[in-house]
Amino acid sequence: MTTEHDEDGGATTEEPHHPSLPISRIKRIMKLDKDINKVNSEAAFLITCSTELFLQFLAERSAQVVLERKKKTIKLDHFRVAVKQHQPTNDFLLDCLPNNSEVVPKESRGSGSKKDVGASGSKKIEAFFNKCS
Amino acid sequence: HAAMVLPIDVAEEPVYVNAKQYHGILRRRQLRAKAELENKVPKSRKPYLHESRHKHAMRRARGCGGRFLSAKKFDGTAGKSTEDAGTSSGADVSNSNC
Amino acid sequence: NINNNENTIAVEELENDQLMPLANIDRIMRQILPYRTKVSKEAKLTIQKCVSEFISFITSEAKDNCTLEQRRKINGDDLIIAMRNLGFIEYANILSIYLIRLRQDANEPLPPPQ
DNA sequence: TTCTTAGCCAATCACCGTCCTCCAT
DNA sequence: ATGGAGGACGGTGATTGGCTAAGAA
Repeated sequence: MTTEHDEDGGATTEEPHHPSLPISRIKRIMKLDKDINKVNSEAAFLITCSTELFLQFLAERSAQVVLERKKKTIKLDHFRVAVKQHQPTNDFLLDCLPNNSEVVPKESRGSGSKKDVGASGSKKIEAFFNKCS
Repeated sequence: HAAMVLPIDVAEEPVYVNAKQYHGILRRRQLRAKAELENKVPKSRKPYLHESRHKHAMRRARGCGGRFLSAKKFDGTAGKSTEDAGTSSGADVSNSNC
Repeated sequence: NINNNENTIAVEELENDQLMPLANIDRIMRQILPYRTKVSKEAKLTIQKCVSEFISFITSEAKDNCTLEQRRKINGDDLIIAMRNLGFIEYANILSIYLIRLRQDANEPLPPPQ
């Protein structure tokens, strides 16, 4: 259900390979948070690995969506749909993925879409916050 | 396993999120809000990151398809006038010669 | 406006350090994507930001477990626990394997030739 | 159909990894 | 003692744009 995220049928991920992402920059991103004091080299390595896994996951799911749509180019909307299908990913990316384009010239108003089901364990938040970037 | 509702998300409607992530999401929002107050949030993206690399790309030799070309293959400063016919990177865009 | 140009320029320079290189992201995704599947520029840039958010989000949660155990240094276990707590169980499992292998290799620094 | 755009190529140079010292744990 | 932050250094791959096929519309 929520966490499906297959790795492919065989055995791939086992041996720590050399990361394709720069560890130093990931560490720098971690330390943007001033509450973060020290980071283990293990931790830096593992976060780098998980970031790669995360990217692979996004690619895989986006590929599914773009396939269903019979398109060959992954557009932002395809990516959004892909993210929506995996709750843990969708939740923490809420502020990075506004529902659609930011400015809607149309004066569409209230009667709208309600499609997101309350999953079997969700919390409600109310406030007014800025989105990512 | 409890449903949690985030403060009004980006539009108006309350949004339900995984209870496990609830606090983390709120904390991240706080962090981003603070970063915004400190003017640490980039708002627009530059067309390119580095002036030096931009200049480099602009002065590089290009094939007729606009692709970057191997520098020495197309060295125009040689005394020999007749350029070698066999610049044998077989894949030109569609026309073999430009 | 309160901001002058110097602050704005400083922010733009910082933006580079807060994101992973696009070429790396592109390469990793293309290894997964089917042949001849393309990715739009807009999608790439968005994914790039989402990656940074992922890192910050996980790290923030890892810090919780760190504080809980009265430590100031984030280690591998903190990250794995954070993954579990946030619902990324698959990542946690894989990272556990990595961590084990990592510590095994640490005890065996010199396997090599001869 | 028309129009938008992502991939393609490889040389420089900013940055990553590795080494070192110093100090907090 | 251990091991991570900070800095200096050398090697190297990310950055980069013009043209056009590919594909969105």
